[in-house]
Amino acid sequence: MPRADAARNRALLIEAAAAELSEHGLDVSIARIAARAGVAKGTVFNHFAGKEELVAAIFCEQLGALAATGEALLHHADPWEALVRFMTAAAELQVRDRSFCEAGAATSRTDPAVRAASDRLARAAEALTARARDSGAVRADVTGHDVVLLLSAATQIAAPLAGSRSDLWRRYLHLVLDGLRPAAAHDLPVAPPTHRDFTAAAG
Amino acid sequence: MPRADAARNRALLIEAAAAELSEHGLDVSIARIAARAGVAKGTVFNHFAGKEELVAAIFCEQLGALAATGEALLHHADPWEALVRFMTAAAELQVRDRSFCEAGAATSRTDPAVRAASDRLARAAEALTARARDSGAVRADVTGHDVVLLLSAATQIAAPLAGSRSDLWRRYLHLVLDGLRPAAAHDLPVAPPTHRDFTAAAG
DNA sequence: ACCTGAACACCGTTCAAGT
DNA sequence: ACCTGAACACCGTTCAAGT
Repeated sequence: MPRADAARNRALLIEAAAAELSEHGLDVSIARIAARAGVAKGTVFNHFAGKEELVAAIFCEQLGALAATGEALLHHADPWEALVRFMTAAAELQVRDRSFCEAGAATSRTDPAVRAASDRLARAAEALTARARDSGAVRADVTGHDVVLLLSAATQIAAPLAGSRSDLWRRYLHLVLDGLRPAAAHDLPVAPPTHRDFTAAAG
Repeated sequence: MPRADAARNRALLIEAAAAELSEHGLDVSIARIAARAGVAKGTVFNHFAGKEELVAAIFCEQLGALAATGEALLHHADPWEALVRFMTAAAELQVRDRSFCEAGAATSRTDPAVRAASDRLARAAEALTARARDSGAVRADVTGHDVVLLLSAATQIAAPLAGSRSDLWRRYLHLVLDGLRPAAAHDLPVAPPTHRDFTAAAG
């Protein structure tokens, strides 16, 4: 069992890291996080193997929260509206937290905790997508894995103008959503990603 | 007028930087670029104010090449096909060059050379979009500025799986293109970006 | 006028010394 | 068992000394 001060320092570090990462993104320094937590720089490496593992810990929490939002939306009456709210929640999380997008690209998929959280999110996305597809609101050739990848589309498209037009992601979320509707569906040139593709992506 | 060895070193640096950036992305070290060019580290700072300006120089060349592609496609018979080829060319450039996406986000928009190249690209995109819109192939509420922002959408959506599925961006390019068609068009919640938004985005 | 390489301030990470 | 801060190898950048 952990020593009392160690458990406290770990909690302080996670809290400080979450705050600094959301404000300044992935390139915030370890020194800054340690200072905010009130511990020495070296203490960070007593609790986490390196910066990447610390970032992964925060990233997991956010993935879990987003998955929970998706699971709750499965009980929403309108399958299309449920999917829209799920993707909106993901975009709002990314606007709120600068590091979330960056972590999704940078964090290692070999980390078991990240994989577990990703899988849970994928299951929620697949269930929401299946419901919307079966109801005819979403085109037949789109999968839950597609939706997972599309979660960061709107904010990334709008990112270059995020400084001057902070709400622009809403425009591109709706443009992407229109692409998911059956009305304009044309054949897609390559197969959807599989679970295997996600686990095999070394990065 | 520049000294002979200075002009030669500048050319060598740009060539080395372009190669290293396309292979390793923005986080390649100045030391590595200088070594590849066969000059001392300090020489880089005789020709460029810093790493950002060196990256901007490479970025400008690529923006110019893409703009030229767009201008040539204005003479294509089919307006929709011209737009598709323009967006495909942009995606292929991003797959070929790891640094291009990153530079678009990181490079300062205050640099006059970057601004000039961006404006040229924006004009080409606007002309291609107007033609496709007037022909009825593209929905009425989409602008050339939208298309500029959408140029990196497909590759960024597919980025997490680029290692295992290098052609996946084609799927999302077509999904985004389906969103641009009039058939599935629903009202977009916020106004398109303006030229002012692009110049005001401080980064 | 330009090139060079030592020097500086930073970063993430390691580790011997403490408690 | 954990915390600490000095030390290390890196990075981008500066600049005095050369030619």
